[in-house]
Amino acid sequence: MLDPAPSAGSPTRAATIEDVARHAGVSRAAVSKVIRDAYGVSDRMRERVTASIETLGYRPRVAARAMRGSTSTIGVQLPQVDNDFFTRILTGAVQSLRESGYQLIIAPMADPVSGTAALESLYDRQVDGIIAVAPAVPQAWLEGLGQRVPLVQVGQHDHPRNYDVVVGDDDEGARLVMEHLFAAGHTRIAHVTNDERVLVEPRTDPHPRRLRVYERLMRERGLEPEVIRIDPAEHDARRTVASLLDRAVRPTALFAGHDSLALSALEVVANRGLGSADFAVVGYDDVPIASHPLIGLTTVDQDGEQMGATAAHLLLERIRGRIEPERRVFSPALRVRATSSPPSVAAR
Amino acid sequence: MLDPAPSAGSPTRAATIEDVARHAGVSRAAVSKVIRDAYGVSDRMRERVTASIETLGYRPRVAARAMRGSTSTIGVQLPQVDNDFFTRILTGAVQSLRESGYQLIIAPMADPVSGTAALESLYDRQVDGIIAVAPAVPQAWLEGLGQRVPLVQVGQHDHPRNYDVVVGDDDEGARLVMEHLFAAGHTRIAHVTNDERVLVEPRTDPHPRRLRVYERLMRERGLEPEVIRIDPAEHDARRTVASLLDRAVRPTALFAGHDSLALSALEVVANRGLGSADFAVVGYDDVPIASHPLIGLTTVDQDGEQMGATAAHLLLERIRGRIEPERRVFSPALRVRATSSPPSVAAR
DNA sequence: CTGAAAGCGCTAACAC
DNA sequence: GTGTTAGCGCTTTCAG
Repeated sequence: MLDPAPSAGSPTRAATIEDVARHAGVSRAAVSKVIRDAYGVSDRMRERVTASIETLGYRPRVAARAMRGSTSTIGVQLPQVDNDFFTRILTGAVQSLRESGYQLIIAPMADPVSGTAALESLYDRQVDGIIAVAPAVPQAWLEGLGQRVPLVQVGQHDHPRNYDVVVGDDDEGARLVMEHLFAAGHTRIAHVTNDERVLVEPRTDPHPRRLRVYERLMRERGLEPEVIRIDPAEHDARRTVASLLDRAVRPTALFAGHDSLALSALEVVANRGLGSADFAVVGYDDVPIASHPLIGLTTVDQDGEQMGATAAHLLLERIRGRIEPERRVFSPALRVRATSSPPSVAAR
Repeated sequence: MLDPAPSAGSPTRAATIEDVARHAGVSRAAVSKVIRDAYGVSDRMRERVTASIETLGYRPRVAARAMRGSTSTIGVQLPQVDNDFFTRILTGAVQSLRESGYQLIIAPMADPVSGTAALESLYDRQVDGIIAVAPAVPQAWLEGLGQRVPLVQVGQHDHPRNYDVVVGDDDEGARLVMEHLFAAGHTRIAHVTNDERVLVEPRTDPHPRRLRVYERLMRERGLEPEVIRIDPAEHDARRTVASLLDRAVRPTALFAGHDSLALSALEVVANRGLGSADFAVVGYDDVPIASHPLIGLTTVDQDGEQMGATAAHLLLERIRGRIEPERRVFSPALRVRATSSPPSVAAR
């Protein structure tokens, strides 16, 4: 496959199936059958053709194949490549597709805020199916896409008709966090979350859900919610968290909408020489570094790998013809670590 | 673009350029010109065609275009999606290509050890150019690929004829690390690195280079090198590092071949209740988490984003016709942080 | 079991 | 300015 040097020197245009056929002295159809392992080729012919393919360094063009049938490729749309939770999902999908015969290609969202471009690009490439991770597009638009190509959406609380959904139970996750903090004796608990203005579909996004559970549970205990919103574009949650610590009466705990925010918060806390007894921090997602003993971030494990693997699995079913939408809701698990101590007596 | 619902109900096969032409009452060529913004279309015609495209939800197939000319896409091959240094490179490339008119697709290596598959898959898709990040393939094979498609390789110390190279100065980086440790008074310094058996091209790989500098500088000072190799497949550097700490006479410092190994080492150290005065750790790459105050990993910054951006830039040049190979060597910078204290008197 | 030929959707000459 | 047409490389009937 793709031999070191073609006939060295000339800028030889790449070999086509025609070239192989001529070289092997057979018809194009015969070659096609050999490479697709189709029915009806004699052993002798297979050998000859294989040899010619080898010497000519022939590789079938995906584009030409796409014009007749399928591309044997699955596309994954990823909001950010440098987010370790999305990476967990991707890893699960990659592993699950390894033996499937499908090639995986990833289209990164160039613009993390609005994002039809990456999905359109996959569609235009005629991938056989698409896994959309936390897509920032209106649900109606996704329905349209799902009508045209097998589609699985990961991360949003949709109830779609034309695609499948893999999502974590964010209500449950948020509840686990809050009850853990309440049980530890915290009452002044703040919540940092994404700025709602940047959300395309606030109703299905996981972060507003976590927020709402937070607010409800606080109020149920007669406590005043304290919500801080971060504009993801500005990229620096630290200043905002810092301002929280400057308050006259500051919170004793922070429930961060995702681990990246939690890590930023820990940064501020550490830089001030404070510890978890002064200011507890709980995240969401359980990114790999959270379990590092130097970090020890208490957080909610969504099992991203399993979500990715499930998405891949559902997509294959859909490609094979399933039409009815499926929903898989993952139960989260709280990972209690060092950053969520009870408040110190002084802080309380 | 890609409207919510096509003519709802029927499983309408997607519109083609032919359909648009018919709907607008013009020729296929006219439509083609409009969508490519080509010369020679009247305003009135452009309007009509645009309207038809809109109502039919027409999108040009990349595959069909590929059969005539280019695909306007650039492919990136990534060894692992969950490696934060590769992610830095990718981020740089994504940003740099944002306005270029090229779509980016990423092919993850399914098999992290040997890896022609991802590159072949990109080639088969007729991408207009390829960025190969730390490819695990023989150099001769890459030369072959470079003869067929514009190619930039990131991370290996090649001296190629048919592609460009973007690489860090690993000799310099390793020297910075060692002199820093020597200056701090360390003499028993160990080195963890990847198992050489898994390397396809040990001569061009950065890790053996770092290793060799380590060995040379140790010997120059009359010190005995102590090298530990990790099989990346086994994925667990911790046990190996732990065994190092169990020695009767244990090292006071560890130079880790990359940050992931360094973080594993810090895990072991922390779990034993040891600190940097007992066992200093220095990494390589400066992954984002290294600068977190709770980690404070001393490491070598390779400026992955800049490397990725440069790779993208060189690739565009090559796509535009440059033939002579270019090499860009990046000077690394040591980021001194908390994990590299001098040895305590007791440990010394 | 093998070969000839039609056609997938698009672009680029070229003719009008 | 606009339309006609010849392929690009492949798969897939359909005859032989």
